[in-house]
Amino acid sequence: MAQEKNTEEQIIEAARKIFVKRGLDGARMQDIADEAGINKAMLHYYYRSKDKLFEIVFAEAFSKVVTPLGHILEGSKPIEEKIKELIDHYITGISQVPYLPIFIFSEVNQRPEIMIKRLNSQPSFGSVMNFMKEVIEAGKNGKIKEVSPIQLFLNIVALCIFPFVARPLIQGIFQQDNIQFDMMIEERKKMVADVILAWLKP
Amino acid sequence: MAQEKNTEEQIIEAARKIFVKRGLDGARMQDIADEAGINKAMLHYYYRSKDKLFEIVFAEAFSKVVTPLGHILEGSKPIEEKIKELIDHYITGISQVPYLPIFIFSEVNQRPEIMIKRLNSQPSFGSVMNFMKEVIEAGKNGKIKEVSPIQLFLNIVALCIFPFVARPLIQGIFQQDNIQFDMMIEERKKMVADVILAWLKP
DNA sequence: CCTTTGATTAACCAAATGGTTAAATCGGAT
DNA sequence: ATCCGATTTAACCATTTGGTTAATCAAAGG
Repeated sequence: MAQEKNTEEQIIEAARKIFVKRGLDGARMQDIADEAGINKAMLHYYYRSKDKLFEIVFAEAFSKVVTPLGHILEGSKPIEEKIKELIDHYITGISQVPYLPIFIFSEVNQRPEIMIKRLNSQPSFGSVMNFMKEVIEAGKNGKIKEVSPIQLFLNIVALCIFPFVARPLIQGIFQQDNIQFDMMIEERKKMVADVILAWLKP
Repeated sequence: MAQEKNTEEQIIEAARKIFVKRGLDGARMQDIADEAGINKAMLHYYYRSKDKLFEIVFAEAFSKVVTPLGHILEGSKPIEEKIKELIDHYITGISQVPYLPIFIFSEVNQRPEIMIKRLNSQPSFGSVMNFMKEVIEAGKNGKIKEVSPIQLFLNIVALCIFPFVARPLIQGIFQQDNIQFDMMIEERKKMVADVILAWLKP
């Protein structure tokens, strides 16, 4: 199945695939071993326990989904530009790993504790706070409507991520195949910015 | 724990609590029995198997979250009114069962098949299709901007539901306690309508 | 060629888990 | 009081599952 790479990485790849698909509780160590094409004992030889292995996979996934939000462009571009770029980049980024958001939300929901330390060790949120100050200031200056920066942030993330979280339902309700779904996502890169900016018009 | 009601309902309540919290894979029949204050064999006596029990709990949850979307107000009110009411009613409704959305999405994601027959036997989506025609017509008449009705629908649902799906993360990032979170949700009833209607302004 | 050392495997183990069963208990009808 | 069906329980069972162990393999170094 997997080719002749070093075993550690083979295992992580297999674990990622199985954990993301089935969740911590649903994943079987045997399935991970099969996916990696190795003996089950190797998993413990390299990573001690199921929990340790999951921890690594989850940390990586969390980082991929949450960290980009902490990287809101600094610089001095006008706030509308920043929002446009954030939305475009974020949707593009999530499109590369479309199954991670629901995986994250689901696991965090069942075990909120696994996220707490990770948030503390996530220094990149300084720039989010910075972005929020900008929002407030731009509101006072009349450049945009005065809105709660948290609600603005939430709205952006909701519009970007939700389609991936609800993907099977959406495709079921609207009878979309994967190509149609991807086209719809592509359309959203511009549309979500339209929605947000129309709302922010002073 | 649970009082002297009839056993069937006691079991369903307990099963609901455990399944929604831990998911199908994470839930233990023994935990459900303990929660209901009865012997584990009773679960099988009344509901045969874990899967059968889960099926009932899931169907009910699915109905609570998805069906209201099919009940988009008919009548002849202007489309803006309908949108406002849908948003207000839907956020209010989900607030009563805030843990159901992530439960639904998570389980549907792991087992898409459990949703398919349920969608077919969900006739109430006729009114959604009707609503979509209205959107198109209102667009052509210049009453609102011309937008994809699917994207409109998605945006509304995303803005209403996402906060509940991402709740632990949101509270972690923004250091919100439950009261602040609830206040934020309350604020959104009006705000989400503002966002959507600003976007739809012709 | 032999030894050493890390990598790999088959076999095994104990605990957990969904499910079953046979006996006991309860409650109403006769 | 007794019978009878429905309900409830304790004990049990087979399978699954995460994890361990002792033996084997293979490559490097001497």
